[in-house]
Amino acid sequence: MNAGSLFADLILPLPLAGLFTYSIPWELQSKVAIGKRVVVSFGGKKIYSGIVKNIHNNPPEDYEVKDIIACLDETPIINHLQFSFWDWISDYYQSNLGDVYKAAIPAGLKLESQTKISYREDFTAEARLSKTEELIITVLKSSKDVNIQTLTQASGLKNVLPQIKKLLEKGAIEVEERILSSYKEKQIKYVRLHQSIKEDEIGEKLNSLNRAKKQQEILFSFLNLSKIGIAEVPEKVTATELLLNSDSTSSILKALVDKQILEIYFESTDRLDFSDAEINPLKELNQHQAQAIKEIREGFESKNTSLLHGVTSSGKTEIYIHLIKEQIDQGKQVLYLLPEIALTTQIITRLKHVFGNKVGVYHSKFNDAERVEVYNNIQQNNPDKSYQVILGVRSSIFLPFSNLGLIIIDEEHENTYKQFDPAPRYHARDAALFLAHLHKAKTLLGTATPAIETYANCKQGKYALVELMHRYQDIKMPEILLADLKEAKRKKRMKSIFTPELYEEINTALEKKEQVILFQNRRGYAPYLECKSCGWVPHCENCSVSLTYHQYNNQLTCHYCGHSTQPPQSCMQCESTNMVDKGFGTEKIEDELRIFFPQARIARMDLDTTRSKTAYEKLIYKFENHELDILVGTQMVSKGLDFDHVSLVGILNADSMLNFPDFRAHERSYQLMAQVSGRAGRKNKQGKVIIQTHEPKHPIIQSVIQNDYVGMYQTQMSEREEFIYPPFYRLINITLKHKNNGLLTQAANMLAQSLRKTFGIRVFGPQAPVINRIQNYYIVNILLKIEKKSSPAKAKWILNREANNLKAIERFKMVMVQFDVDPM
DNA sequence: AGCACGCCGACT
DNA sequence: GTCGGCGTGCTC
Repeated sequence: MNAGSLFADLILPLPLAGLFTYSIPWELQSKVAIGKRVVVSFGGKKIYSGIVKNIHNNPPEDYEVKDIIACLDETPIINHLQFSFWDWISDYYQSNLGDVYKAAIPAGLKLESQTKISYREDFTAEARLSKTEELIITVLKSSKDVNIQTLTQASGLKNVLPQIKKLLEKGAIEVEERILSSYKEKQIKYVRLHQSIKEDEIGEKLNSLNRAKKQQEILFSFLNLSKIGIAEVPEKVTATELLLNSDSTSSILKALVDKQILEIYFESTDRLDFSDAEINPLKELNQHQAQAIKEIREGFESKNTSLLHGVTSSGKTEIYIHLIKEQIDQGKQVLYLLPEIALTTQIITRLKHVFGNKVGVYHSKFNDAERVEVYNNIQQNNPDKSYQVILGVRSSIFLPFSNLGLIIIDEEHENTYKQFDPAPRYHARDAALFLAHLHKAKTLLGTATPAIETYANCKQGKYALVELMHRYQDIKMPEILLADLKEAKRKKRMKSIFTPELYEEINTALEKKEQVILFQNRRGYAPYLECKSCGWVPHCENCSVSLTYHQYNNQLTCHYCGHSTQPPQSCMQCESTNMVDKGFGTEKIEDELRIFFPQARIARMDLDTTRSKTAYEKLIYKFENHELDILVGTQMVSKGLDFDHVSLVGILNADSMLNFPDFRAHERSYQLMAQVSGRAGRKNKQGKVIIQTHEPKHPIIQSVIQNDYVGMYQTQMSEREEFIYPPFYRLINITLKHKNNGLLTQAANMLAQSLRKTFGIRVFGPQAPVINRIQNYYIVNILLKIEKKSSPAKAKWILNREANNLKAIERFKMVMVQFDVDPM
């Protein structure tokens, strides 16, 4: 290292462009290094942990540098591959490095200070304090560890900051910035014999407890559990298992501790389970799977990416497992991406059977401490303890891999891989392809219904294509039948929301003790309420959407901002009390089912019923164990779950998906219907699918019936080409937001005009989206379609220039402009 | 994102 | 006159 002043450029966890330079004080020069976290103060008083991106000796000229306060890490927590990856994400998706940092690192590793306020005992008032000041003092005197938020709450004041400032000047209070490390190692409470007791004294001690039966029992259990005197090395006994085993309480245990017979000690532990799962050999592949794996390997010889296009239930997971095994044997890491947590449950069990504790899981329902532990585990890259396979969702692409050999992206077509809010708006599938490139690893995409873009890449020879068209154990593809809603309604044969066809089939299935899955792409009870006299519909007061009626809590809820209100007793416009619900969601289906099939055991699976960590697993478990007859759900039921006893799948309304105003609506409908149909079918019997629709002749529905992916692909491709959409063109969506709609329109028109100078007819809009106001901000979109072969970097450069020009105009300064590259 | 500063209307 | 609203600008 050079003599003289050293400076470090930091990434701070803030939505700000650029890096921030700090000086490295002499005593930290040996510790601070690229990839480590350092503590700095930023702005007035706030303290953050930044990541050192680079170190240099060019003193900044335009401002005064601050010192780095401390260095947090012994070894870097970000490796050079991650830095390259972050740079790529930031550049490609046009987001700040700070935003990438925020998305990439678990919160427990991002320290942020909190202001602690306390009353000064030695304070004597020179002048009278105002009422609000007195109020604050009272709150401070009555509690300790007060921060701004708790003070605001306790005092009921809107803005406490000016008051704090005044009290600070008067010397009545003091404030302190304290950094909170949210992550703590988990401590486990163990029990052992008190140090003073020798093994041969135990019998004596037991006798001494003759008059304290409960205590004696605990000691007995302890001796049993610890195997003292029997085993060479006694077993560790946790307090929890001891109490459970002896059926007693902690107060009885405490009595023994007080008598100095037992003692309590703590050991920190990983929250993660390293217990040895039973390791089973690989299952042998059937001939179709074996052929597929052979083709995948051949594909990888010449290409870095392969698509495994395998019909539902074709046994793709088993193929993945074989490929993972090969990588682990070579000492490489594997990342196995899934679109959502929901799917991990079934697959984690299968992976653990083969790879035991080499498998790690990472998803958003983990608490923060668990996420920190997974992160650290991979970062340490310890051959005995570190995970070799990570099963994770979107955000696991940011884990500190050092040696990836293979990335598997299961259900590759799923749009949950695209992050929308907050920035960075990355697509995990596309980002993973770059990640693989950085690691010189291979990528395997797997799905029964490839994204049009992905299939097009195969057809162009960029990816290898492997087809697996046989279902596992030769289960037949389900028989798909249509039920014409129009006709049933005209003939008045509908039973509520069920066509006679669907109704009959549900009945038959129930009689045969078979299971049914019903799918509706809409949660809640009814999409909206409507006044029968005047047509008034309740809307969200912050957003421009109608409110969805939820019956379970009798609330009208906005699915955009979460705002909830009581449904109005009468129409707010004409005061009629004749409010009716329109359309139907999963909740209403569940209700109707209970009326028509009172004997059936019914459950609903959607966002509302699976909020807790285990709710989803419990539902799946119940359904698998045949404790349920009918499962009603949203897209959740379409995703990769394999059940053995489902003979019937019903799609209640195919039209709502097909008519969605988006260029991907048809592709998406095909994928949903094909995926949910795939849930039907069992070992010895062909499954049945009933699609209720007003348009039985719709080409997408016809493709679903004929299981004709390629036909659907070709139609879509010609439409995409004609209407200039991906994969022929690259999309960038520009969103402008402002509270004043008029100003917003002016700004958007101006930006669109200036973009047209360069991009001409490739600029579409500005157009207000269907929902043109969210949380009091009006929204407009401008869509840019760029030719695939032109340089995206140059387009983005021009885009930024024009956006900056717009912001340079005084009255448009406050207009928010954000980009979404490859929007979904 | 926070947070400070400064300007303005509307209350004791 | 002060309190609290919000628009604006800055942070190495």
